[in-house]
Amino acid sequence: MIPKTSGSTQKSAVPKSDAVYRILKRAILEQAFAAGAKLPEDSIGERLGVSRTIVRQALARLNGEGLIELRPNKGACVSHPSLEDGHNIFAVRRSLETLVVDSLIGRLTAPMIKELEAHVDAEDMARLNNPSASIQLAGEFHVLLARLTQNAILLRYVTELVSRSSMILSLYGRPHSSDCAVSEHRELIAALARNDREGACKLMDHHIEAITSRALIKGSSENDVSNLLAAYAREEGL
Amino acid sequence: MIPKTSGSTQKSAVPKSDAVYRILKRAILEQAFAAGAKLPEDSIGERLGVSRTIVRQALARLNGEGLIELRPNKGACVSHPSLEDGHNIFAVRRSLETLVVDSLIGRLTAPMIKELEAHVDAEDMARLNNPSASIQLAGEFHVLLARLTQNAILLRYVTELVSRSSMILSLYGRPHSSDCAVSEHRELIAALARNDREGACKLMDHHIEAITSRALIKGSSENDVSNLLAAYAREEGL
DNA sequence: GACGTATTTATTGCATACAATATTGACGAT
DNA sequence: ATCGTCAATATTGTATGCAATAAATACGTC
Repeated sequence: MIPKTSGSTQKSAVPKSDAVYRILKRAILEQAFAAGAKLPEDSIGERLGVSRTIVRQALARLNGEGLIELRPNKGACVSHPSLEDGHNIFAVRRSLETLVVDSLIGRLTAPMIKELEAHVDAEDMARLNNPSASIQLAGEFHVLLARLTQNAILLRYVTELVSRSSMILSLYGRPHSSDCAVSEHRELIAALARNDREGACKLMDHHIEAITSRALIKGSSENDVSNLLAAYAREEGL
Repeated sequence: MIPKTSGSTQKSAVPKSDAVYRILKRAILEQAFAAGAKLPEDSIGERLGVSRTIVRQALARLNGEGLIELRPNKGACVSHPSLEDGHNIFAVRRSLETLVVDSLIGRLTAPMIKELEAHVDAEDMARLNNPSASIQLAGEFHVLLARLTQNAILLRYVTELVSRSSMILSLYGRPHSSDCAVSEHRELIAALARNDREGACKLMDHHIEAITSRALIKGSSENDVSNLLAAYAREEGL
């Protein structure tokens, strides 16, 4: 009566669209698709061996999370967030991640702290070896913090915001912009560990500010034109 | 060349699933369905004259917004948030709505203030005449504030949180709990109008606190049992 | 040769049909 | 009579087919 814990071809207890969703999400966040790229249902479905129905569901979900845009009768394309979107996203992050820290004060157990430190160690490790994994891990640190709050909706929002932040960074951030985050993460853990609410909140606040300014200093000139056009075009439905 | 602004049978430029989504959302928020009620695709589709495909899309979206729960192979049912969910939701609201107020300081034009005052007048009007519309309007005041920030993602989150708050209130709030909100709304507008950042933030903070405590004082005894069971059941996947 | 229009092609919107899973009810054994 | 098992029913998961809309191409006119 033990449920088959099969090997590779596990009978999925979860809908296929979840798998497609995850694949597409990873592909978008790793910039396998350029911003603005079209995402036709049938080519994706054909490639992944599922029907358009499934792809459609995955696309609808990605649309809900702001990773793609879905215009009626025109199909889906990878989001091309504007600089203004970037500022908005980071403003909300700042607010919510301060709440994360605030919620965590006085509730962090020793194993939780160990988990956080292990994660930052991994970030440190990847910093030199694997730069692309590095930015991924830096984002996941924030998601991990949010998870530790045990606040489901806070976790969902932070996760979504971190994803979208990474799109912003890839569009407007300067290269190597996430390197220096590791030390800030360590300081934050230290403040949390000593239940220093004021300090931890301030650190998080400055940390997000730092990420924001690293990313959005000015309208990194090359993208600015296309982005400006995109903004006008969107208003006209083009 | 004027696009047909037809009467009732307007050629919908928007997908049908949007209409179904809105209908179901309203029905849920107005408590036409009890919390936990099953939402079978067939019967809904049949009733609304659309196929299951459409209903499915609407349900997926509602699931993404936390208004329903969608368990694989088991179908959808109206969410039955726990008291803990309630506290989590209000905690996030408090954080984000403070950001709303903070973003609005120094950016409110005269027409905006007029719009806010008109809204609160409507709240006042409905307070005695139409109690059910009253709670609806009270929520929409917060959505309106969020919209005025021009921060799209902030608006989305606040909208979602207000919806979910209304579910929480209907489950755990005492009757007439939203009556006293109107005066608080007026004070808030006044503080915003005089660009009093400190005062406005504090007012919003206390306002959300007030809503929270009106709603969640304790596990309003009658629902407590069913809710407790629901919490355990959910852990077991039932 | 350039522009506007018609036709063709591609892609999305929707509904239906079939397969897989869960739920319900009936039946028989203890 | 109660429990467990099996069949019947209902509901969800997925794929496919047709209709509607948008995009691309070809054509004719100026």
